[in-house]
Parts: sequence; structure tokens; C-alpha cells
Amino acid sequence: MDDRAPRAATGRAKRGARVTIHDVAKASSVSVTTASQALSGQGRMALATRERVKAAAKALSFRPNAIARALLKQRSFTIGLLTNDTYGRFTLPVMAGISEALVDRGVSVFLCSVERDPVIGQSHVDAMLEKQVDGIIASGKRLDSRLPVDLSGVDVPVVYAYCEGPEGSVGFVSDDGQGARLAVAHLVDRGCRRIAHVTGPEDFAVVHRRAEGFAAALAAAGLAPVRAEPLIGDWSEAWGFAAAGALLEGPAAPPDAVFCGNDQIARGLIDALTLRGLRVPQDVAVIGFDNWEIFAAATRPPLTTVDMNLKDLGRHAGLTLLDLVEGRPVSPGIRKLPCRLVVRASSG
Amino acid sequence: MDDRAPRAATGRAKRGARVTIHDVAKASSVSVTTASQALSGQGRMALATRERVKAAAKALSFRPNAIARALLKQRSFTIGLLTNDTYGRFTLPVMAGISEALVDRGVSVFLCSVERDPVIGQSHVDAMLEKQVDGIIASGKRLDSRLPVDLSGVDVPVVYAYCEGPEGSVGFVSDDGQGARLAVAHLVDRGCRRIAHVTGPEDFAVVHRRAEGFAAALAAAGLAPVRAEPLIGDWSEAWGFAAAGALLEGPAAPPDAVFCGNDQIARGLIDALTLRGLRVPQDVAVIGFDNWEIFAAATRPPLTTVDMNLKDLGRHAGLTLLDLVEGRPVSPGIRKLPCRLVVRASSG
DNA sequence: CTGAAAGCGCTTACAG
DNA sequence: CTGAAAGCGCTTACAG
Repeated sequence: MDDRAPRAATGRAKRGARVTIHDVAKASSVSVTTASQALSGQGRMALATRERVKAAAKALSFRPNAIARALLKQRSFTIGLLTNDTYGRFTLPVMAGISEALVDRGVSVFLCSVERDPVIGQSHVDAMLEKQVDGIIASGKRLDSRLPVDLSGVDVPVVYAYCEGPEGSVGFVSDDGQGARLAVAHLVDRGCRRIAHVTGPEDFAVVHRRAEGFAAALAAAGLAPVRAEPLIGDWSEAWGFAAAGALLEGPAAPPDAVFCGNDQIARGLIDALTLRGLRVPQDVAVIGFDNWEIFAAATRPPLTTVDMNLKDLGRHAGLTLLDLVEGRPVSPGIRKLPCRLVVRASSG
Repeated sequence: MDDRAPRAATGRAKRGARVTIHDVAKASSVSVTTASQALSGQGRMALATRERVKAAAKALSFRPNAIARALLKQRSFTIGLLTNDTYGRFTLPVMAGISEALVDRGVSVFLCSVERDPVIGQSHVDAMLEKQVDGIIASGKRLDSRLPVDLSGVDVPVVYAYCEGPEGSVGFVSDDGQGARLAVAHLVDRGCRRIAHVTGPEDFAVVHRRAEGFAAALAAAGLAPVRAEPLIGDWSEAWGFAAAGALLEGPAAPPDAVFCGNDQIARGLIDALTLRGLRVPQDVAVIGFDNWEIFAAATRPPLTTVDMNLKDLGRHAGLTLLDLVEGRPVSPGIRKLPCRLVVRASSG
């Protein structure tokens, strides 16, 4: 026949004409209205008509264009995920949880890693907004750090996940105090009475949350801490190793249990205890924090540790953002999500 | 005045009318054609007009709707990133590299983690396709594993990154053989002559690539391996620890260097050597593979190791997908990208 | 029960 | 140098 009707000047897609709902309508001899309604289950029409349209769509392998729908409905079914952590271990499960929760509701996730530079960060946010994301999740690698972007003027809902947000925002964090209490209560249950706490640098908020939980649980059990203050160091194995010396020397009675601020410290501590001929958990029980499998499961003996349920946290954040996007009421504030204790051999 | 003209039945966005190019045109008293061209730098018009339009856009904080542009241009400036690894360490830098390379070209990345289930995986791919992604990157946690999705019928370009693809596809992997040669050549340079290889399970392709590189580099230096075969175990510290025993016992002369299949094995091996009173690197030099900072930097002494440049690999994959999307020629095949040696104290 | 038409927000060939 | 109009692919109120 003759040339096809004039098309947009941009030309056809490289891989041959794509099939649209017009093609489906034509193939099943109905209007596009009917075709659209048949496929979406809307409207009323003869069952036979609906089936005929569906069959035609299948035969043509029709794939509805979500971009066209988004333009019309003013809703992209897309959200933006901002993270400032590309190597770390915390954002990854959070991201997986978000992605899982949303993908199942037909929402796709734009991943965007914002580094230190606020100018670049802002341009990434702008790009998301131009792409009409329905909402944004800001996630970080530290509970107490902010992303280097200003989300206050943004006209879509924002949820913070494992990341500090501004006053009045909606956010989710792990309840590190509760996690610490869980750990200490478990040690007390096992009969431990002289429990020490070895942890990371004081400029981390989690160090304080965990120390508070530690102190509260001891008090609840009517015990005094084996040291007035937690032993502060860094997050490394080397520090855990060194801390063993500080704990065992001096006039005070040695501890019969140590609650560590993270798994690496616990690992170093266990190594040092073992080297000194002490048995874990018989002489000293040890609990870590993070449940970083690569450490917790490789430690001899395997490490009892607090898991922050980060994937769950991500799932909550995703679902809550969806509530906000779809206009369901959500009260502002930071929600603390409970941790769980993963019991392995190091605590008996 | 009177009510605003009838709008689409879906109603306005919740947060007040969004500003469109019509608003900008009206505010600067030009047609939408001129407004569009003024903002995009196209067309020819009085400089003053262009400036006036730009000023109006800025004053109204006009944000062009990328969805509308995508519908018109048949190009979404969006790609899909499939990964089957949500906790591991390899995909993360690959993803960061992809994301970085593309975000800088105005392309956003849909993150989608596909677990084992092929049905779910396929539905995620369908969702991406409905959202009109310009292309797809499949990335995995193992060089020799495939994603549980069939990408062969997909009508957009696909690139594989640290992941096995089908015959004739475009992919990027690390050159583990070259990485191993780098490590051994370095040891030879340092004067080592009896070099052993301790590595992971045989069903990993990388185990063979690294062992081949090891053998080739020894041969090139005119050296015989201290053992006929590499010592095969798993990827754990425990195995590295145990391997030290196997290496030092028996009639053969002990090695003066060990090239390990990963950093965890190296870590365990160093621990065992140290425990036996051997000095690293003076008595035995040790090199790892992966450059997993948390292990490599924490080892005593810090570990010399092979870095696979995964972020770079991701960047290449992203840029190549863009080439494909934009119609530039790309020859099919798997490209091996070089590793680099990160020298620390464990090799002298 | 079914169809023609408007419109989401943009870009671009074409006419003036 | 500038503007009116068509069209990307879809959904939906409205008319028949």
C-alpha cells in the first residue's frame, strides 16, 4: 500500500512499531475506549467482547505504556530512593526492604546515591522530581547523619529510613535501646551478674542509645555495671582485642559477660579472651550488635548478636510512603522499630 | 473570576496546580513553541526574548515534566538495573558505578532485585518494560551465575555486568587471571620463590581463572608451584586458618609466599601463621583477593590484595548500555576489565 | 452496550 | 522571528 500516515518527527522506535491500544482495538473491532475498559476490567460490556479484546492483546503481546498512563493520571508509580552509602552494610538491607515492599504494589524505585557534594545531590533530587516521582525515601548509613540534600521544599511526600530527618518529618529507625535491653536481659537470664559494655566512638548516636539500654536493663535487674562507664573505643576488632586487656586487668573483679557495641568489637574481644585461656561463653559470655553474618557466624564460637531488622525497617518506610502518596493519614514523628536477638553459642 | 476551565477528571495534584510550560509562556507573553525553544536553547529568537522566558521559568520555578517529554520522544532516559544480590558485597560497587555513570548523563536507574523465583523476576522485568526503560543492565553476585529471568525476548538493549549472559551478549567481567598474575609477579619481584595458592570451592569459575593466572605467572617466572595443585577449600577464614597447617606440614619445603583466593582466606592464614611464630611478610608473604576493606585493612599486618575495580566495571557497563541505546555500534562479547594490585604490608 | 473526543505536558515541522 | 496545530499512548466523562 502507500506510505504510512505521517508520524511524529522523531520517527519510530528502532525495533519496529510498538503495539498500542489502538492496534488492540482494531484487531478486536472495538473502539479504544472499549479496549481500554476491557483490559482494565472497568466498564460494562458483553463478556465475549472483553474476552475477545484480551485475546487480541495477548496475541499482539500488547504492553501498556506506563508513561502515557502516568502523564494522564498524574501519578508515575515511581519513587526516588536517596542514599549516601554505597559500600556500607546498612543501607543495603534497607533498600532491599523498600524495593520489595513497593515493587509488589506496582511501584518502581529510582536508586540514586548522593555523595558528599550538596550541589550534585540537589541536582539528583531535581532529576527525580522532573521524572515525577510520587515520593522520596531518604536513607543513610548512620542513624544520626543527614543526607547532603535539602528536601524541605519538595512537593512530594518524603520518608526517612535509618537516617536523620528534620523536625516534624516521618521516619523509621531501629530501637537500639530496646536491642541493648534484649541483650542484657538475655545475659541476666543466663545467670551473668558482672556485665561490661565495650562500644564505639561517642560521636555516634547509637553508642548512647545502646549504652542507655544497657544501663536500664542492668538497673531493672538490680545489678550494678562492672564499670561505671562503658569502654569507649572505635568500631574495630583491634579495639575489641585491646578492650579485653582493660577489662581483665586492674583491681575490679573480671566480668562474666560483655555486651559489645558491634560485631567486630565482639570478634576482637573473643579472640583476646581465647588467647588468654578464657572460655566463651563458660567464663565470659559475649554478645555483639548488628548481626553482620560474615562476622557473627565466623566467630569462634558463633556470636549471639542483636539484629536491627533493617529489611523490615525498609519495608515499613516503603509502605508508609505509599500511604502518604495515596493520601492516607500518617502522623509525623520518628518510629522506632524493635530489634531482635539472634542467639548463638557465644552466650551459652 | 469564574471557575477554571474543565480539567481531566482525575483532578489536580494534591499540592496545588503544577506549573507547566503554558504558564511560563503566558508569563513571558510568548507562545509555548517559543517558550520551549527558549528554554532548550533551540530555535532562533531575540536574545531578550530568550532571557525573558528563562527569567519567567525561574520565577515560577518551572520544572519540565520528563514524563511528557518521554512520551513524545519515545525515550524515557531511564534504565533498569536487575540484581540478584541484596546483601553481598560485589553488586554494591557495580551498582554505584552504573548509577554514577548514568546519572551524570541524565539517565535514572530503576533498581530491582530479583530473587530466586523466575516468575517474580519476570514480572519485574515486565514492569520495567511497561515503564519504557531504554535498556537493562543485569548484574549478579557471581561471575558464573545467571539471573533467574529470561532477557532474550526483550526489545531493548541489555548489558551484563559481573554476571553471566547468553551467547552473543555484551558483558563486562573482571579479569581475574590478570589479577592473579599481578599478585604473583609482585611476589616474584619481592624475591619469593616458593609460592603456594590457597583458594575457594571448585564450582566457582573465579577459582579456575585465578588458579590459571597463578600458574601462568609462575611459569613466566620460571618457577614451579610449591604444590602441584592449589589448595581447595571454602571462602572462609576458618579454611585459611586450616590451610596453614597443610602448607607447613609434610616433607615439602614450606612456602615463602601464599596467594589466597580471597581476603578472608588470607586473614585466617595470617592468623594461623602468626600463631605458629612465623612473621608476615618476612617469613611468608601473603596476598589476598577482593580488597574488601573491612578485612584487608583490619588484618595484621594490613593485607596486600587484588582489587577488581568493580565500580569501574559498573561505569563501563552503564556507558556501554548508553551507546547501545543511542545507536552507537558496540560489538558483542564479554570484555574483561583489568584488576589492580593494592600493596599493603603483608607482602613486604 | 459502545464510540468520539478531550486532555495529561511536552516538542517540532510547518506556515506565516 | 514567532505561533497554531499535531501528536506521543493512554483513560474517562459524556453522548448516543
